[in-house]
Amino acid sequence: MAYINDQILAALREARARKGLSQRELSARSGVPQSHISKIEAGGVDLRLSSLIALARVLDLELFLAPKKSMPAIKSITRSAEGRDELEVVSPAYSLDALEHEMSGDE
Amino acid sequence: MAYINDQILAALREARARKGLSQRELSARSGVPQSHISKIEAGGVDLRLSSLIALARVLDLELFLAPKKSMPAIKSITRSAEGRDELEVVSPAYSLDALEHEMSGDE
DNA sequence: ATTGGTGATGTGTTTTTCTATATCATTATT
DNA sequence: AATAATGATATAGAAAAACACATCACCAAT
Repeated sequence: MAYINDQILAALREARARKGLSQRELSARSGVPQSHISKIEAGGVDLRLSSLIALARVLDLELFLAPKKSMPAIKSITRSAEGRDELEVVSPAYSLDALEHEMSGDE
Repeated sequence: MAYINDQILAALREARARKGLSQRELSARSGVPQSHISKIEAGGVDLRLSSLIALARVLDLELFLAPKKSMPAIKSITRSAEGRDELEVVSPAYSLDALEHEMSGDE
């Protein structure tokens, strides 16, 4: 069936993983129940736009509608914008002292 | 209110206008009732993804979820892909001779 | 004046998302 | 072993979308 696009589903899962949020945390911040998030990420749920947008907002994602022909260019953009958030620290030969991995993203 | 993104709504209306389809024709091709399309385009309807995707497919649009920070670049792409970009060429009074940029962005 | 097309609107019914809540199986940590 | 956190799953009820269908006002042509 796959109501929901693969790209959307992947972006949703990946963004949550990147932010290090559990489904329960995402639920608390978005207002969408954890049980529902689980079903959504599992696919096969024809969700409403309000639900998708609520999740996207927390995950710093944005939903948009683009011409099919411009999709390749768009995908290349998102590809380059995806990983390099917390870039692969190239293991410096010396230590920057105050570098801690405090991922505090609470609200 | 405003369940649905302005961008999505605008893209939906504009794509239909560009293709010269009436709501009834779009209805026939997408399976979404004309009355529903009317309500959707009027905004204030929290539609399901299946409905949106059904319409998008007919209109040669694709739904996409992207990181917020890459939206500016994406919007510039879609703008140039929608065909209204070639009007405002400012026609410089002089030419920087050795500036050769191959701006091939067409398809 | 009438026909034909447009989008908007209304009503009643069906469908299903969404919610709340609770539970289960894993896995990891103390 | 016990605890805690994870994602998956189940149930029942409430809310809303989606549907079919009819109709409306408007505007254009014949």
